[in-house]
Amino acid sequence: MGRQPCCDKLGVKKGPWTAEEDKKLISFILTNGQCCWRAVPKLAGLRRCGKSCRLRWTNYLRPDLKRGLLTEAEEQLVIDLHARLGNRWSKIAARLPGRTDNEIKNHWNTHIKKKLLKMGIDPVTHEPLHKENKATEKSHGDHLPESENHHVQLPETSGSGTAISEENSCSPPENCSGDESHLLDSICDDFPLMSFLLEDQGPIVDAPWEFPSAGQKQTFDDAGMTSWDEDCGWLLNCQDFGVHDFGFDSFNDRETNMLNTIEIMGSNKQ
DNA sequence: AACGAATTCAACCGCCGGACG
DNA sequence: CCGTCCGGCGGTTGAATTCGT
Repeated sequence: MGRQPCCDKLGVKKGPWTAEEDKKLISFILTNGQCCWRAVPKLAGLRRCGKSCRLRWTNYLRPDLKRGLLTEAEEQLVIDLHARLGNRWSKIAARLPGRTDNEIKNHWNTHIKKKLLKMGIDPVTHEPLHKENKATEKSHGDHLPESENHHVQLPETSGSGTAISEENSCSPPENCSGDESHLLDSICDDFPLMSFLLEDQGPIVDAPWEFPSAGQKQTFDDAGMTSWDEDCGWLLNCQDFGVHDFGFDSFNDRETNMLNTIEIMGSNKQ
């Protein structure tokens, strides 16, 4: 009858990932690359659903992820893109290097939505709220494909005069024009990850790993771990594998520098 | 200091669409 | 053309954390 579950529910673990699981997943992907997520749990020795593995990797473990809150420029870009694309978070995320759709979605729901409401802007339609009230349920209830009723409201920044289509919405930043490319430039200039790292706020792979940042040494022993060096070895080895080996062909010099920085940090931690 | 409320965000769920036999 | 499989997406949930009283 119903659709088969994506994976055998029996014996499949759910909930937060442990450092040990992360480690297994990372070392598997670094060794074998991203392929056939369904088979990953079995091959990596994880009692997880393949979907869960993919999600964990793309949303949290990928070495090219930025951490921390979105910058002002990024936030502005998200608002702009949302106005034209609607809740197509993956499309929006594709325009924000190092950010995931989940992260942007969460940020939208927790921060940007409120911000816009405070400013008197409807976060759904991007119209002023009082105007929205006049139109009442016209746009609510079943608000049309978002891109259709959004792009007309905003000044076109893409030059073409048409909304971003599915097909071209994933284009790399270089293809952006006008304000967007400007915004992306400023995002790149900001490069929050670097400042994040340099501020000594701990490693890029934070929380679940429970690395011993200053004053938090206890968790490692508890988890049966050994040291920063040992557990971050995988990350430091990224360059040994070569980013192309695990699907980060889009790495550019900046990201390579990032990995170098991580390596330096790794050695500094010793 | 203690408690409840509010907020945040990692993770899950179910659906959709493309690829493939 | 049809059915199945799989990856990806967007919406939602709930545990953990923060904030206010």
